[in-house]
Amino acid sequence: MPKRTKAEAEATREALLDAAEIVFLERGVSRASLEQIARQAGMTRGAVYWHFKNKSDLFHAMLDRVKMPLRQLLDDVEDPERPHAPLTSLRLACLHALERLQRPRSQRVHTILFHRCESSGDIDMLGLQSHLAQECYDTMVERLEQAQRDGALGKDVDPEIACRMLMSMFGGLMHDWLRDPTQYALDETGPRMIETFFTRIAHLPGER
Amino acid sequence: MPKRTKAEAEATREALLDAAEIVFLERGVSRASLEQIARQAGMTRGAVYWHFKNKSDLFHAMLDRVKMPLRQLLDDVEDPERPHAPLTSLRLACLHALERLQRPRSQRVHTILFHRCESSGDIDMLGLQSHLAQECYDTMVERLEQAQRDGALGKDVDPEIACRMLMSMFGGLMHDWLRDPTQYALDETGPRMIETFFTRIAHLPGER
DNA sequence: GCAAGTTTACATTCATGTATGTATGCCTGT
DNA sequence: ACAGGCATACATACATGAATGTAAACTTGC
Repeated sequence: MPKRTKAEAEATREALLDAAEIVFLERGVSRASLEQIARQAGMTRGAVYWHFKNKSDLFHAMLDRVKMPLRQLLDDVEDPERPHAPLTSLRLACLHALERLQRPRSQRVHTILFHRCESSGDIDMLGLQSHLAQECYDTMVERLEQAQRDGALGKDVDPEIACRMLMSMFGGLMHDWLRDPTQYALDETGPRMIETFFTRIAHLPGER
Repeated sequence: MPKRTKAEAEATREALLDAAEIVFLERGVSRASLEQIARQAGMTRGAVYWHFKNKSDLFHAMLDRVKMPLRQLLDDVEDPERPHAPLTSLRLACLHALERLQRPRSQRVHTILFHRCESSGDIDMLGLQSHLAQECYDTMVERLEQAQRDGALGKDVDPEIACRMLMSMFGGLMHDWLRDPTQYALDETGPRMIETFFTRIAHLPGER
C-alpha cells in the first residue's frame, strides 16, 4: 500500500529512525543492514533509500534528534534575572545533562555512539566528537577561569586542568554507565560524583 | 616458498598481529578485511587462517599482547620492603599506566578499543570491558577504604564515589586523548590531572 | 495526470570460509 | 648420515552469502 499522505510519509521517516536506533543498538552500526532496519520499521529498503541517501545519512539524521550542545544545557539552567556563580552553573548543567541522558532515546543513541559504532571512512566519529569536545572545552574553561578570578577555585587548581578533569570524568561516566546501566544507579552515583568534584575543586573552608 | 622454519612461522604470526593493528586502526575493525591484513603483512589470507581461527580470534590475540591489569600496575609501583600509603600507590599506578599508554603498540591497540571497534555479536567488547572494570573497581575501592580509615581522605569524600570518579576520569582521559593525541601533551596534562585529583580528594591541610 | 512515496527485481561488489594444492622443514629408522 | 615420509606453513581457487545501490514498476494523494 504505497504512497501515504505527507504526514504519513513523515511518520515513516520517524519510524525508520526509531528502527535504526533499535537495530544499531542490538547489532552494532556496521553489522546492521538497511534491510533489517526497514523490516524493523515495517517497511522495505526502498523506503529507506527514499528518505535517506545511505546508511551514513540515516545515522547522522538519527544523531540530529538528540543533539544537545553544552551551550543549550547552560542556557536551560541559567536564569538571566539572577545569574549563578560560574561553578554553580556548570554543576547544574552537569546534573541536567545526567537527567537528559536517562531519557530512553538519549540513552539509546549515546550507547550507540560510545559502544556500537566505530570511526572509519564514511562515518567519521572523530571529527564529530572533536568538534563537540572543543566547543565544550571552550565554554567550560571560560567559566572556570571566571571562578578562579572570583576566588572560588582551590588555590592550586588550574582552570584548564580542572576543565579536562571534568570533561574526562563526565565522558568517562557516560561511557562506563552506558556500557551496563544496571551496574549502578546513575541518578544516585552521578550526582554524588558531580557534587564531590565541585565541592573538592572549589576553595574549601579552612583552605589557606 | 611455503613452509618456513618454526621460528619464522612465529615471526609471521607476529607480523600478522602487527598488520592487524595497522589495518584495524586505519579502517576500523569491521571494515578491515583479512585480505587487507594479510597483504599488509606481505602474506595471503591462507596464513591468517592458519594462525587464527577467524577475525575475532585474531582480534583477541592482538589484545593479549598489551593486556595490563591494574593488579600488575600496582605491583610494578609497590615496593614490598617499604609499602606506600594507599593513595600514593594508586597515584603512582595511574602515572605508570599513563606512561605505558604512550608506548606505540599500547596506544594503537587502545585507540582501536576505544574508537575503532564496536561491541556486537562475535566480538563482545562489553563483557571484556565490564570484567576489566569490575576488577579495577574492586582493587581500587579497597585502597580507598583503607585511605579513609587512615584519615587520608577528605572528610566528605566517599570511597566508592571517589573510586568511580577516578575510574571515569582515567577512562575518559584515555578516550579523549586517544581520539586526537595532538590536542594536548598527555605526559604533561595527564599527570597534572592525576595530581590535582589526589591532592584535592585527600584530606587537605586546614580542612576540619 | 503528475509526482511523491514505496515495493520489487536486478546487477555488482566483496568478505568469508573451506577445500585443495604444494613445497619445504623436521624426524625417524637404519 | 641420510633417505623416505609425514606434518607444517603457507598459497590458490572456489563456493557461498550477504549487503549495497539503482532502475523500473506500481499505487495513491493532490
